[in-house]
Amino acid sequence: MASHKSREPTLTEQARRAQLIDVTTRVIAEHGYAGASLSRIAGAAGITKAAVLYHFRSKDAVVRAAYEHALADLVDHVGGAVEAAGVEEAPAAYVRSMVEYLRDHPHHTRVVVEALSDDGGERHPRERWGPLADLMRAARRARGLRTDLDLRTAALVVGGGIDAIIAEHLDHPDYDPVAAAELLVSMLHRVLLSEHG
Amino acid sequence: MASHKSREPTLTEQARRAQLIDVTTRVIAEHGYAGASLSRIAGAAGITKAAVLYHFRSKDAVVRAAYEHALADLVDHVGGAVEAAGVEEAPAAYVRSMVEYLRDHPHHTRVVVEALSDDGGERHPRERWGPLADLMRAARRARGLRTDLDLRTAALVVGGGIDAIIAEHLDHPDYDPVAAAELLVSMLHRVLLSEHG
DNA sequence: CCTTCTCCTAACCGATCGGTTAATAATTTA
DNA sequence: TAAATTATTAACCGATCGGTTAGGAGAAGG
Repeated sequence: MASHKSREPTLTEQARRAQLIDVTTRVIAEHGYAGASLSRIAGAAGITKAAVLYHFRSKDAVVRAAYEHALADLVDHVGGAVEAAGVEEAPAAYVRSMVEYLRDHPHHTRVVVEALSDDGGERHPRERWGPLADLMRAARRARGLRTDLDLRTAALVVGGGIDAIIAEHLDHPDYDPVAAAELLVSMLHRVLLSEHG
Repeated sequence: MASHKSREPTLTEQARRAQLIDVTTRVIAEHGYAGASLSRIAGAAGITKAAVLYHFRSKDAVVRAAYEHALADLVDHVGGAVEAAGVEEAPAAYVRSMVEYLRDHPHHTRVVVEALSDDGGERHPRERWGPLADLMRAARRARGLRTDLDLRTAALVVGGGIDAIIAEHLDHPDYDPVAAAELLVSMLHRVLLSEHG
């Protein structure tokens, strides 16, 4: 058997898994989650279904691996940008870096967003914009402003704006998502600086 | 044959179609577009697949009918609210009425949003928030403000906020979408009144 | 009563789905 | 080189998909 016995993974094993994650990401980007069948993934990789299932124990495992790979990349990028920015500018950095990342990695985009929306159906409904809300709360605190404003909703709205900008960019490639993100950031700052919270 | 020959529809014909549109809406709300199979729809309606296809020429036609029914309802509601409001308040009325409608018709919600996102794949990518952008432009004009602001993006962000609020309400039923809409409206107003456009 | 038309079911169709199995290339390892 | 292990294929499995077909209830109307 393959990596079943907790053996160290072979070279070809690693290569195949990486390749399969890559082609699966592309297939999902092109045909959506629903259109990402096992045979389509196998065909795109130039092997048979059985070979795919030799390296992953189920189709779902392949898709999940592709999703986690893309998500890890995104989290890494956004996380880096947020850390590099000061506390007060962290929310803006979050918005900008996320939009930039998804503009630069159109493949990853669909995997991530469809995984978060379709979600398989029974996943834990993680607070998707919770981290952004936390950054916003910290930024307001650093500015000496009250934090009893409804930041959950504010983060939700900003997050929805990010999604919308990305979606627009996806089917209108000439639409500039970074320029749009700047407008969103300006709206974000107005919320962030408002006194009436 | 059935209503093939442009005959006036029978009573049972009308009733069945209405029932099928209704159960299809519910099935989609419960299982999503992907899970809305012909046999599931038929089963939920208490008849066989063939009977469904007797009243609709394809599964796609049933789904489309359900979608158009829900959309017409929503457009009617939002359109009425927008007309009732003055030009300057129309954008806010748009936001409020849409959130209210989707809160009050949770079934319709998923049909509409999934149809707009999944979209079947080849539909004309209609400007989803174009009408809102128009309302915002008119509101600014009525206030004597410049309209060269990027209202496409502004409407996009507000629209994304609406989606996000609805989505949050869908899997956290105790989250109050109308209160959230008020925060969104206040953000909208700040954009609407800003001079720097 | 007998025909006609509406409405529906049971059975079937080919295609595709995710996944399994047995046999066999290909590559390491002894 | 021979044995063992890794990697892959072709064929098959049962389930489900959307859709078709032949026929039979059941009411409507002559």
